[in-house]
Amino acid sequence: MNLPQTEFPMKANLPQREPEMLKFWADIDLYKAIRSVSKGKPKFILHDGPPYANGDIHAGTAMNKILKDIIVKYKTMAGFDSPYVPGWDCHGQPIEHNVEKQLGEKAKTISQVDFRKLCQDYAMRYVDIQREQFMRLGVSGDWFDPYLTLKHEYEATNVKTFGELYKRGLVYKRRKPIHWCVKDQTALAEAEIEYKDEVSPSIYVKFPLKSEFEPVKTFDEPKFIVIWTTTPWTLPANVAVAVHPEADYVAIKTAGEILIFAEARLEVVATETGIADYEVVAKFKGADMEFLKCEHPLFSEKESVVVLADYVGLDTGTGAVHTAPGHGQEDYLTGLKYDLPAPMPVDAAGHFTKEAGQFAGMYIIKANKAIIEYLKEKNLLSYDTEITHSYPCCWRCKNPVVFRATEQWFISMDIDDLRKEALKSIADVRWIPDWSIRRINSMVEGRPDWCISRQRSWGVPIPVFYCGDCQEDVVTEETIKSVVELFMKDGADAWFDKSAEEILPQGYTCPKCSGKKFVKETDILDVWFESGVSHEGVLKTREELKWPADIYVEGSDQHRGWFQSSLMTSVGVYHRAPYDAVLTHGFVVDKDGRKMSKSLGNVVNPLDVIEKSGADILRLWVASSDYTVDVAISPDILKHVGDAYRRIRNTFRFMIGNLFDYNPETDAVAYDQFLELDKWALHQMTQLLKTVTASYESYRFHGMYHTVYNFFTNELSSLYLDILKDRLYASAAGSRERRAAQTVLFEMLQVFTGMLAPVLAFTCEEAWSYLPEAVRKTSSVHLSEWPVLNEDYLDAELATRWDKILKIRDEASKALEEARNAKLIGNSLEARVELYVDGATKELLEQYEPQLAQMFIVSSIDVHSFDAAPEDAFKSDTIEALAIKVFAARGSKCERCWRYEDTVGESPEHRGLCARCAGVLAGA
RNA sequence: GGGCCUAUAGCUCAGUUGGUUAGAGCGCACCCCUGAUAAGGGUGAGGUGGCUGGUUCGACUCCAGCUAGGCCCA
Repeated sequence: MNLPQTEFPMKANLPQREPEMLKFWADIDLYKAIRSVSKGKPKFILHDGPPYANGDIHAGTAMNKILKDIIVKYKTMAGFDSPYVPGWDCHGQPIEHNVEKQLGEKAKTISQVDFRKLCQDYAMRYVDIQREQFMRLGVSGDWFDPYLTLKHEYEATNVKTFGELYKRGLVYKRRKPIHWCVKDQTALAEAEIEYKDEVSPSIYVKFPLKSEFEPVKTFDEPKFIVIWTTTPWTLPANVAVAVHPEADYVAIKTAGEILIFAEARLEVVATETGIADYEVVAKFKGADMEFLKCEHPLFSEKESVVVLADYVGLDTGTGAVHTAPGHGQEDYLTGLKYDLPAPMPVDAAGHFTKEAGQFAGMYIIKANKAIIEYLKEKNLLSYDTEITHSYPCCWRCKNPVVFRATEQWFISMDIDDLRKEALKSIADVRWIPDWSIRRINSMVEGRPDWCISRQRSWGVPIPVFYCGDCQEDVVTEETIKSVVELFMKDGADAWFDKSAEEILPQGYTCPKCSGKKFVKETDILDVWFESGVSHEGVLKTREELKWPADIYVEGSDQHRGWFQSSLMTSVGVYHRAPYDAVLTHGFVVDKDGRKMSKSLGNVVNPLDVIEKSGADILRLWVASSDYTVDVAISPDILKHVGDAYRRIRNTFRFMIGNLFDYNPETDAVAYDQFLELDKWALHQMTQLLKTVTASYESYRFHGMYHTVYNFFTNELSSLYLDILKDRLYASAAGSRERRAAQTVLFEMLQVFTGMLAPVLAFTCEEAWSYLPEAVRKTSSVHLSEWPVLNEDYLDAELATRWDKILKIRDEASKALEEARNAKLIGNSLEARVELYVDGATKELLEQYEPQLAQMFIVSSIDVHSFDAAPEDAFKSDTIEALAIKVFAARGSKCERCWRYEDTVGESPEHRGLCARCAGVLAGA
């Protein structure tokens, strides 16, 4: 008997084995080895989007990197030189924030340069941590020479690109409101804001209507539009009153005046302002009021215009919203739409400036009272109380935060048609899945100008100088060049270290006024700008890469993020997208489709999965899921993946075990010497390889997974391999039929380890190492080439014939099951089967009659006419004119092959054996 | 509130341009085997196709609304 023998363990023990494999890859320097065998092949560049260097990886980042790795590994095997240079986003507010928290009180006294050093240490610490975690996933790449946004050359790239965009005229400066803490006198990011309950004034203010307004023109009484606000101190900056275009508004007549506000607020406003007697004298739409002019309630010489805005709500207030573009995000956007000024009468410390007239010098919160008093005096205040509401506060000092317009840098979307050009470039990119293009299109169409400045320390400075004399911005090719050179050499730190004169070329003078003194810009660039120039800083910079990239692969949130920032910087400078294709994936969610969160208790940590089950389980999970939508993960789902993994692993093990005595160089059997079933198997395998290759090519990995897995289950385990057992175990070791089976198994093992290597990176490597060394052309499966599709294995005619026979086999299984339930047989070898068929089917079966028993794994099969079928025979539901009758097998059980044979006992030397087995032993 | 997307058996997925009893594998149940053995084989039971309307001779497939969920805005 030739039973399988192998050291390939059934139990994967991936948590222990994978690290050994990683060590092996490190020992042979797999990444470099791949580069050297790929040299000269066409390039396929997947450009990595840089994760943020903060915290551990999570299921989302793990999935992202695994997807990328599957693509890169596939492309590499498929004949491309596909270097993968991972990157990290190292600057930005979260790191700065964390460092600041760690510093505590010391944060206030530390120098900017020292602070930046701490931020760098922080970022590098997490680069190290994440690098190790990503590598542990089996992702191969240039891990020890990644791109980092904090590297000198990379920092210089930002300056270079900024210079190009500036030169094209796309960069400009404008006021925009940002969160501002007047106590700490600093800008705050969204994440630095905490919401607390605060008590604020709640007032209705009457804006005297100056324009003639048709619906109320017959009335002589003074007319007012009534607004509601909880921040009286923002009134000095008022320039408009916003109303909802579709909402109904009313004019009411009361006590010698006409008041205008939303109909829906009539009762509440009347009650709160104590108006008992009134009459609705007119009704109209908000849209009717557009462009009406009001007198500014505080400064009678100024005007406030009525504008339309969809965000105006009717649940609170009056349906008429006080609008100060300098003090609010929505107000700001409305201001842009109507081209309104954005006065900012509040200084950095929260005091009114001269612009605020009689309130100049007052601290804004205290000014509330003065403003209310003033309004009362002018009889423009109709309600005055207090309200407790949730209000944004500074994370550091806990004081209320204000919106305050400050000068910011922008990239214009419409100067020189950047937006149009971007939209045109989008059309030239392949977006996967195809709805992705709709999303990016609508976002680019609708996005406002890109605000690229931040009032921060940890980042790349905006390379602008201001002339000390004429105050003009100075950005020229010369200044850009000097900053680029400086950053290349000393990094962006030098900006904070050196004076403007030290940075600029010696004797540099202002192009406008020839001034010699300069001041540096203190703002830094938005980190999205930084990552957005990676195509320049990485693709164009590194020799092994190319520009544009073949593909970018990120989560769908990057339509607003990296896909777009990369597009804009690329279109802005090179007039085309930096990628030929963009593939997006969904987010990782729990089994119910909910986002993972601590409070829901549904977080799956990839590091735990690796530790418990192994990275290949995670990789298989990624491959099994349809990433175009959100991807679910849960302990239960991972358990199912684990089950599937074991099936694949055991199939490998079975193949390996049965090849223990097979030497491909001497034992291989030629195709024409194969049994027909072997040819059928190779045909099926070849078809599978076609399908699988097509799936990889179209990035449909889950389709690939299901196809392969079904093949393992249906074609292999339950069919081909099951039938093969008799041949492998009982035939003479060197017999043609056994060697033929081994030849097929060997071929299959190579094909399957190859086609699954991009996914099961560790397990396929492990299985690969069990191939006979003589045929292993490469030390690692990841150095091998994509399995060759052998057209000679295709035989459609033979496949059709055998598919018919195998369908009958399925029916026989049902008949056997009935016999088993009737206790007639146990093992199918205990059965003798009679098939009753007609016509072409009969001819077919008769042609193969001697082989059928082996194919059906029973002891014997006879074919008869359908007419001869006994009454109680099994009748097929699916195949016409097919009846099957199962009997207990004749003869005795062969001790060796377990088949029931009349010939058992015939051989005097081997009393317990059938003729075949006796013959095998006699020959041995 | 807006844009894009998703909703088919317990799980992961298929379902060609609307057309006969909606498929696969896993899991589950039961059975067999004990020479892939913490394996392997067989049979079988599981679906109001998120919900509600509409178009149509006919819809899982088209349309509208709703619900739940995701990403991004506001």
